Amino acid sequence: MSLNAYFKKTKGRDAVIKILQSEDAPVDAAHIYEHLVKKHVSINQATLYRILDFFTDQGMIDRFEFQEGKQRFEIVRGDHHHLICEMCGCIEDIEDCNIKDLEKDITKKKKFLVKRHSLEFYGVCQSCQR
Amino acid sequence: MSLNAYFKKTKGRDAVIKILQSEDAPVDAAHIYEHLVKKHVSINQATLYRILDFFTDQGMIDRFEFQEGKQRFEIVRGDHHHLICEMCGCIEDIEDCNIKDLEKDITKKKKFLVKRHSLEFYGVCQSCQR
DNA sequence: CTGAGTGCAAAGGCTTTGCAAACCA
DNA sequence: TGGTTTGCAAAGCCTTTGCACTCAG
Repeated sequence: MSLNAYFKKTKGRDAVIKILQSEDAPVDAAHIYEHLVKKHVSINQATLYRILDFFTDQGMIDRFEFQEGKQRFEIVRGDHHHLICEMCGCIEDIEDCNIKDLEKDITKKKKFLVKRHSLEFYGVCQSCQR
Repeated sequence: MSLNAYFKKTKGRDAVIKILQSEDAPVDAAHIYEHLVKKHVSINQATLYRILDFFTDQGMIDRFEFQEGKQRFEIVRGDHHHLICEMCGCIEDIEDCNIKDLEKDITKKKKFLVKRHSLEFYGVCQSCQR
C-alpha cells in the first residue's frame, strides 16, 4: 500500500462502497451482504469483512457498535450522531451537535487527548410512539 | 418477580454487585469472573451472564459496548461518560457533561423521545501520551 | 509477472439456551 | 413446597484466520 492510499479496484469493493453510499444510517454486515446478493455481486462473507476493515483503515467508512453485539458501518460523514429506537431498532442520523467544546474541556481538565467521540441517543422513534 | 423489584439474595449476586461497586469504570464479564475466582466464589459463566442480565433489567447496572466486540458493565451512577484510550484500552469515567439540553432539542426537532444517551470519547490517555 | 485480493472451511471470542438439579423464602 | 436460580454442556451469533488460488495493474 503506497502512502497516498492508492488501492486496487475490485467488484466487491466497488459494490460495497456503492451500497454504503446509498444508506443514510449505519448498517450491519448482514444488511450489506443481502444487498450484494440482490445486486448479483457474489463475494464471500470473509471477504466482505476484509473489505469493511480495509475501508475503515482507509478512513472511508466509520465503524459503530450500538449495544447490539454487532458492528455497523457508515460512509464517513461530518460530525454527526445517532438516534436509536429501542422499540423497532431503527437508527437515524442526526447532525450538528456541538460537542467540540466539551472535547476541549476534557483535554484541558483530564489531559486526555480526544481524537473522536461517539454519541448515541436511545429512546423511542416517532412512529413507535403512536 | 414482584413489582417492587424484590429479589432473592444469592452468593453469586452478592459477589457480583460487590465487585462492580469496587470498580470505577465499566468492566467486562471476564474481568468480573476473574475477581469471583479470586474471591473463591465459584459460579458458572452462564450464571454470571444471567446475573448481569438480571441486574441490568433491575436498573442496578448499566451495560455498555465500546467497539470491542464485548459488553461492559458498571454500577448505575448519575449522568456520566467515558474516556477510552485507543493505545492501552483503559477506560475512565467522566462526570458532568451537559447533554440534557441537547436531548430536549432532539425531542422537539425530531420527535424522537430520548430515554438515555451514550457518549464516549476515544483518544489517548495521559500516560500513553508520554 | 507479482503482490494484493479472494474463496473456502474452519476456528475464535463472547454470549445465550435447554434442561435437570439445587436452592431460597 | 414451589417458583427461582444454578450448573453443565451445547449451540448461537458475529467475526476472524490460514492457506491456496486468482486477479488487477
